[in-house]
Amino acid sequence: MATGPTIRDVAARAGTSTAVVSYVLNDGPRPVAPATRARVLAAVAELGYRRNNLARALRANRSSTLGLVVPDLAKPFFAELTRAVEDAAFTRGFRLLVGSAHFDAERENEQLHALLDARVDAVLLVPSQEPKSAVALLRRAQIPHVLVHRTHPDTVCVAGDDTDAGRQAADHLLGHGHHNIALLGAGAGDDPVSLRARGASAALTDNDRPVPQWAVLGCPFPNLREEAYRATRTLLATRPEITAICATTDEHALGALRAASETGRRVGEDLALVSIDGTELGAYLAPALTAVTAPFDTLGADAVDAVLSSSGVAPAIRQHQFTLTVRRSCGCRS
Amino acid sequence: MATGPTIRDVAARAGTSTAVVSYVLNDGPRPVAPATRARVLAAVAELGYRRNNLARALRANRSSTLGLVVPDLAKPFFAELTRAVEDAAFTRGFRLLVGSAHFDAERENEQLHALLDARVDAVLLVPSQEPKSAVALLRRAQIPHVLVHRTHPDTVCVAGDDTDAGRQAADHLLGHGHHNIALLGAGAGDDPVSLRARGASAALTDNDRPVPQWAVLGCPFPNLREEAYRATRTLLATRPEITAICATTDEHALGALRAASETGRRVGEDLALVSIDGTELGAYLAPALTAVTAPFDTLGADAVDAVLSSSGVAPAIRQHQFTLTVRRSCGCRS
DNA sequence: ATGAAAGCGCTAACAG
DNA sequence: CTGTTAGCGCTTTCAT
Repeated sequence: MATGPTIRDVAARAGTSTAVVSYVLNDGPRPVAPATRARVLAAVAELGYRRNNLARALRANRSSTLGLVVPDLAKPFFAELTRAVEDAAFTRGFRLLVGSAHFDAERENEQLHALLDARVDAVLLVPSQEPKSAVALLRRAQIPHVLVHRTHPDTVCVAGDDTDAGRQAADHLLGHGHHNIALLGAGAGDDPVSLRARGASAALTDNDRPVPQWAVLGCPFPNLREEAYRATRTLLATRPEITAICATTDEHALGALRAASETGRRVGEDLALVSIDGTELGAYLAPALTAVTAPFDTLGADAVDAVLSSSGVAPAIRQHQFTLTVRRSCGCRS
Repeated sequence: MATGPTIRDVAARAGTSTAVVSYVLNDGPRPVAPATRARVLAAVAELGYRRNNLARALRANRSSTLGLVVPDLAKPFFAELTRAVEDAAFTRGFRLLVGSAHFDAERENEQLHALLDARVDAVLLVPSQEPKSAVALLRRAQIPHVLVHRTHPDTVCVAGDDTDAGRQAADHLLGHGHHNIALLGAGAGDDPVSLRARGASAALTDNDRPVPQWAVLGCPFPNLREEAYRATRTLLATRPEITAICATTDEHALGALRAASETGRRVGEDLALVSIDGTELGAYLAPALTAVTAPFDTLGADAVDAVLSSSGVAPAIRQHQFTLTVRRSCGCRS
């Protein structure tokens, strides 16, 4: 790969010094006479000069590159989040280095180290597991970072209001008059699925419709679809009184949809389904999925903004609201 | 961000020179005495030294970073391809910079320039449009590159055998005894959709089942799902003799599935559907999608391998085979 | 087998 | 307002 013209070549052609060229290129930190600036710009154009960002990064100790690690780049939720982050980064003049952790703590750790070694300016992490050790690593490295989607008390986090999302989902089902609602997803932790499940549970209980224990279905990561499918098959076979399902993620909903279809239940007709996530996928399922939708773009943008201004910011959860997207699976006839 | 210990610190602590430390760290290019090596390694461990890859990259003129630009990071097909590429890159010790082009030529161009400016070692491009100008740009920049998924005669390309994929899809439908098969997706270009459509068309014609012109539905990018949905609605309403649909991508299939569902046709029962792509999504649709599946991992791995060994390699299409994944939408009762 | 030193391309302090 | 110059941290020649 030919290295191309350097700032030196530009300076020579413009009959000035490298310092001035640098000032022009960066609009500072020193002023440059209009005439000189014009000559520099002309030289840049004529030579087709492009700055070597590696050198710039080394010198300035900032690379204009952000790092993002997600559990799985191909899962719709993370894919949409990644797109949002990339978009926000690009808009702000940053590049994005991505890594997939395969839902594996060890791999996540390696990805994080790869990013640190690459000297990214900041890292955004969508944790695959309980993020304690990852947060410790990031703190030790003294690198600006944010947790996205999943939180931890020791650092800055950008997340949806998962508890409220759970409530919204349950409330919608309640509004349809359902009495026997099952919950797909469960947990006692502070991960999104647990939070959503507890939020939904609370809404149900508040309305005198507490979910019996057998109707709360835990589905371990990362095989959400498959687990949800199995759980729903069993549920539908053993508990015919269930008329509605609240899925804590679109992945769960996908599994439930398949189970319902295979057992002859018509979702949107004799079985209501509301999901949480709201990935693009939902709009084209049959029936189209009613979902409590995460603000992907807002999450991505806020995560980038947070991490770029996070010099010494105190740990906090920057929380964003979900919005209900009504489609067909809940039984609404729009 | 504290910069941490440098190679100089390590050298000092090990009582040797920076050159030797470098030799140890890189296993070459010069040999180092076992005792010295041990001292260096000890110093590295004690100081928690981590090499500054920015400096290394500047000096060595290679960044161990690959760049990937795709039309849309969040679309399942590209998301799975991205995961495969990231995986292959990671395995080979490379980092991955990604960019989403939003199916826009201008944005694709900017993303490409961003990668060049970042001094990536090579770029992998999944073109959003006819790649002529992108290829020209890459050639001019003299940077190793591959086109993935879509081809161009002037450069190295890694792609599936789309024509054959079209044939496979059509053949499977033919095997089910269908006479009136519609084709979702069309085109005269050498993009995957056109190739698949023509492959399917050819298979049908070869078997004396040529598709009437009205049964070939063009669906312009990037709104494949929506376009396919509309086209299928119309088709189903006006041509009841159609008993099978061959979708050229899973996106098309998603739209068709929804249209079928809304008009009361039961896919897998009174309407057969075969798709091409085979994203993970298909397994959990209702009914599960029979699809001619792209070898995502192979494509990703081969693309990375190709671009890493592409010093002076002649333009060529490295073609990979699709495999049929039989599920329910075609009417098979497994 | 090892050390000293040059320099990758850039930015910014220092000196006019 | 502009030129000269010292490095950023690393790899690698050139000496020993």
